Amino acid sequence: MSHKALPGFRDFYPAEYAVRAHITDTWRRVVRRFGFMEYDGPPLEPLELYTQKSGEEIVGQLYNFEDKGGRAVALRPEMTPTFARMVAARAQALRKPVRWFAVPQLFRYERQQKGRLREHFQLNVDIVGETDVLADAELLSIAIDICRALGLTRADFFARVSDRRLLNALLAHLQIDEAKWPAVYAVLDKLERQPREVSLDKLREAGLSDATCDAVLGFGALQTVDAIRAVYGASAEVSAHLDTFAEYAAHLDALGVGEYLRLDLTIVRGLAYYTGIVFELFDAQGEFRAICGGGRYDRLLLGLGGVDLPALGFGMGDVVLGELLKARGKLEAVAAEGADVWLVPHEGTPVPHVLTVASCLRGADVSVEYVLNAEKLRTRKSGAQLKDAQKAGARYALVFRESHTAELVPLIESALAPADRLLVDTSGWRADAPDAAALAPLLTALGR
RNA sequence: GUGGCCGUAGCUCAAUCGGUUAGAGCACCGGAUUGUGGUUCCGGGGGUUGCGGGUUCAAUUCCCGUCGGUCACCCCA
Repeated sequence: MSHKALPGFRDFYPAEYAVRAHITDTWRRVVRRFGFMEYDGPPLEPLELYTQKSGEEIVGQLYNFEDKGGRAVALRPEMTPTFARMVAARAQALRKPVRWFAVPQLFRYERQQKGRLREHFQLNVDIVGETDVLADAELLSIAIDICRALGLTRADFFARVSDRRLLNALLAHLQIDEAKWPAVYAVLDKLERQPREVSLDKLREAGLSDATCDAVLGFGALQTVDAIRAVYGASAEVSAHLDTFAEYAAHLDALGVGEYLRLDLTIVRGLAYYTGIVFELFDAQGEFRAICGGGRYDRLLLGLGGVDLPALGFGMGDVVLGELLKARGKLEAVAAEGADVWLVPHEGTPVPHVLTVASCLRGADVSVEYVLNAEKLRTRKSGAQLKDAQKAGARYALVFRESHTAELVPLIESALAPADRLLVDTSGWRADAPDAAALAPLLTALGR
């Protein structure tokens, strides 16, 4: 084979597409429960949209090129700049808070590895125009609800949550110079993944005293509001942010997802733009990358769109999530669906009549299939045609007994069998004049 | 971009120390059988061993390059 998909890109055969649809359908279903509305933007954007805030370095990670009109363009690597532009353009007119979501396909030019391809689908959920911590709680509960709707439980995943303002207050309380914060963030972000000595060296390199280094390295062990208060409660600022966090936790409890919450000061989420509560969802066994991540970014819209509105949001990709669902056996029932009904003619059934019946059923929104070869349709034994139907995954077969009388036969377990043998007289059916009354018993049996 | 490991039917794998027409299961196609289907049986198609070069009488096997995969680093929307 000379033509394969490009590195990091996927061909979705029906079996894989069924998994993708299962995930994206669940995203949409759950997010709508929270009253969010779907939007979308162009997959191709001006390169400048991404370089103006992130700098030229980001170009190395983008799929970018010059179009025939000489414009520098890029396939979107993230949705936020597009979202910011759209919100900013109508900021005055939009009813606040804005509660929107999107399911864009995103692209990045990077060497692929586990959980990271060059293309993926990512749910983006954002709220604009609300500073209250209830909005933060609502946002996290959406992400958790999605995982639960996909069959995952507390034994499978949990949320690690931190707060940038709390962290900043802690660093200020430790009298760490603000210029050193980024370096400290970087160390915290990797606290779990790199040896303590390496973290210590990096903190010393940044110019922190030994006592301060110890304090920072101890952040990972502070996993409750009370634990932090016991050590740093003397700082009024720290104390105030802890109160906010406690309120956040109480909201999550009331929303029924409190058990998933774990305070974790090592969650940093990149080094830029987040300004408040930040979170990431992880699988409980620690095998995979973060399932999703997000938080509050109150100043981002000002920078990207020129509009000063508080905002928060998260992104959840299909790749890691899919890997986790597969590993936990949550995709076994997910498969491409066959037709609702497969028509199996009797020896005396005229082929045109089979087609007419198919047309009438399709007119009633029932998917119908049959052997797509007139000669075989007429001559192939009905037993063999039933086998064809079974192999194709059809839910029911409509097997003709005589030329114009057929019986509905369930083929798969989930297809409910009619109470009795359902015999249908199709002699009066006309493709150009559907008879609703004649179809009714059949549709009822099919669950329509 | 840097480094490690790996490339044999659609998939999972086999092929002695380098040795003759590269095999099997699943899947697919055809047929038989099963009183109208999930069973069973018979048969069939499908591989330039990723690609290119080298060593050798002989390369799936050894060497180099390249492409692809994978893992880690980097980065993380």
